[in-house]
Amino acid sequence: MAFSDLSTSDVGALFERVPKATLRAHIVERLRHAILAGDIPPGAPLVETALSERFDVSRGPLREALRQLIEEGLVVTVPYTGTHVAELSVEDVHEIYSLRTVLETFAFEQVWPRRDDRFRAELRRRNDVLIASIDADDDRASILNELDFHGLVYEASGHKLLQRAWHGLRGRLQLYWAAHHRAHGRRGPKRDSHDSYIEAAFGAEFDAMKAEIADHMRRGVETTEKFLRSMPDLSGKPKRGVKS
Amino acid sequence: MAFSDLSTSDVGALFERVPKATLRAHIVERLRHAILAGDIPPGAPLVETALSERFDVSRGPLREALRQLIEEGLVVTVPYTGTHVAELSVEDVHEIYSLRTVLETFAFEQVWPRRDDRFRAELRRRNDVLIASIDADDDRASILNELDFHGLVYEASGHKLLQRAWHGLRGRLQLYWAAHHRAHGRRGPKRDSHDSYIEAAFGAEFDAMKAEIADHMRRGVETTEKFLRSMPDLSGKPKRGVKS
DNA sequence: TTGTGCCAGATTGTCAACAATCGACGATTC
DNA sequence: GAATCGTCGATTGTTGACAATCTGGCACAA
Repeated sequence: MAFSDLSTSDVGALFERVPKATLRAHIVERLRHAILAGDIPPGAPLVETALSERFDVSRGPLREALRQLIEEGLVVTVPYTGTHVAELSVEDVHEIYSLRTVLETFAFEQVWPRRDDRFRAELRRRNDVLIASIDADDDRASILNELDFHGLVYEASGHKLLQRAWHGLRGRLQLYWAAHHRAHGRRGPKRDSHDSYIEAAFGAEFDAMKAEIADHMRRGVETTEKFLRSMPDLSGKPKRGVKS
Repeated sequence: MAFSDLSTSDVGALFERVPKATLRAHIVERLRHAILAGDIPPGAPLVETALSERFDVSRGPLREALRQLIEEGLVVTVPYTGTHVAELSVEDVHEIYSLRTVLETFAFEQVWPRRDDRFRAELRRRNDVLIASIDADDDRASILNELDFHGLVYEASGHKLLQRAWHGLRGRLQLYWAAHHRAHGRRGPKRDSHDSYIEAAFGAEFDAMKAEIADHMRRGVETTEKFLRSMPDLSGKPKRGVKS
């Protein structure tokens, strides 16, 4: 990028096919980030005119971006009435974690027979990165790093459909954690929360890994459930008449 | 619906909130049906102007409908270049079936402890419906009935996220079967293909059910693989310059 | 007071015109 | 003859204006 103006033709194109970004794609990213970072809380209205002004685009691309986020489950809409950021119920969280248990186990099942040392090393590395962000008290980074840690298994599985499914779950998880973070100030994953997880990954018994995944999810859903019950309304209602 | 014109106010609205359908929603349905029925084969170009004329809408709603189908995995697009119906590779089919094995097992795991007699009866009923359409030599109905049969487990699980995941898999499966049907004339699911499946569902051992699901999928991926290899190009290329 | 109907504002849905980009074809040059 | 460059048609991306619909509140009557 830094040397793209050295010549008329795009030098970068020599190395990789990179289609010019569309406004829509840009909006999807920015809007998704705004939602997942908690800038626009669950339940908050997403008025098209307001957003198109905020992002300085017309409503066309914006609406298409919204469609995409709707399909990702981050946004819900009612025809002719309104659009708002999705809210998470206790049942939703249960569903996320139960499905995640199944998918993550399956992902490990794909990786396991390969006894991939590079994978394990990277797992350790990402945990170190996570710990570093915890030590630095950077909650937002901690959330992303936690997700990246678990995301590795899905990447390593090489299973595109599985990765897609993880993407859907990941977004919803992030949605919840952002709310948690906003409410508590600190999300508070323990420094050692992945110790046994990694230990199992380096072990020889797949059943142990399987049990560890289930246990990790159980812990996750526990904290989550407690938090959600203590905070019946974490949404940004009312749905209408707010200028964002 | 039959009595909606008996009075000025919509009588149906008394019982259920039913927002007026939008053009976009209509297009999504029609386009999805056209693709899944094989009217527009995998790889065929989806030119916006042609489609907007065919469905008699402007490009706005049409594009939004396309976004949705893209997110469902039925359509792929390259910015400024073109859009076409997704194609299925052998790897894709493997991924579909492997993930489906996991999800369907999980779905059964949810239903199993309830020992739900209504569920089992319905399972039998849907199999009868499937057999009827096979006997009637109605291939298109057979495909839908086969999917409906398996869909019951996901519905019965009551797991919304799981149902969503099944929806994604279902579309891709249908995409393949439509191609299969178009190429072979007959898809040919056996009349008795679900006998052991149902037997296991009525049995007491969950492990037997689990094994049966895996076996069912193994048979599916086998047929599928053989077919795809025998037919390296089932797409409707070229991607550009065709009026559909 | 309670219920009912209507009205106005807000919001999303739809459209048609215009701009940006891409891919292929052919002219041109060495 | 091969490679390169420019041009042109096709296609998608973007915009602003207009239409359809919903929600909430207010006037009015029982």
